[in-house]
Amino acid sequence: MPNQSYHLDKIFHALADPTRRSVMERLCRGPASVGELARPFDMALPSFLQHLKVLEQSGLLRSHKVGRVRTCQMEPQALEMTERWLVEQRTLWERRLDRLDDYLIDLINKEKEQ
Amino acid sequence: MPNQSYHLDKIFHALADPTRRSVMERLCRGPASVGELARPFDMALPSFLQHLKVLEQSGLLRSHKVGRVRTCQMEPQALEMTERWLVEQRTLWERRLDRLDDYLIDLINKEKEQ
DNA sequence: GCTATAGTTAGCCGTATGCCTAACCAATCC
DNA sequence: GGATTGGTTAGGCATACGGCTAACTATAGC
Repeated sequence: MPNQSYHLDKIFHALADPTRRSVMERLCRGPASVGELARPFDMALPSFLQHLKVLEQSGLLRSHKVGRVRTCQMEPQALEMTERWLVEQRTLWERRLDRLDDYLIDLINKEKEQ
Repeated sequence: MPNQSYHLDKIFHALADPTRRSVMERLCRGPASVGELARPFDMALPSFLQHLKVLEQSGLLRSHKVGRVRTCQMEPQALEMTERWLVEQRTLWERRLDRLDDYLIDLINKEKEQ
């Protein structure tokens, strides 16, 4: 059931690991092969591959294989969705603070009237 | 070692669960007690408490106890940090696309000159 | 065709996660 | 002060996660 929430689960989970975030940061600078991506990390290739799989299943990364080399690239749309959620939460919160503000101002004004 | 990256680990991990995101969504509408937060979920209280602990350790949630009731509220600053990371990634990506654009335009212009 | 290169699959292992129940404080309420 | 309410701790259990090695497949290069 790939609904919205499930998708966010995957994306946030994917980003909750420094190796995977690092890969995404690298991919911002352009596509790269698996080996190229793996090089900076002190980790066996199969372990690293699993990280790539997590990223790919979250939709943050796309890849295609040509010959024997698989090239990966970022899928920025997935980031956008996540960003939207975060911004929405913060906005709701701020709106609430505004309402609280209004409420308090109202209260103070009523105090004055008495 | 609570460095920047470690912090992001915690926050993204905290948000990678629908129950915890739901709690945050609720908290956008204002503070609430543990019991109040737990009510919508079909889950034993101790299980739910663990989710709250994860949120609190990530810095997304603050709480204080008065008498026997613990009140929780959102800490929007933690969200901001996460948002910054996401926006930065996307921005870098877009900047890259722009550079690629420039490069291609350049290439086309040189083609024309020949 | 043989060898080196780039990735992949299978399977193991310890720790973390997410759920539960049962038992336990500690304020309130009557 | 005894019962109720709101939350907490302890401990158990199944599954997921993140790492590893070893063995394998498939392309590229000579």
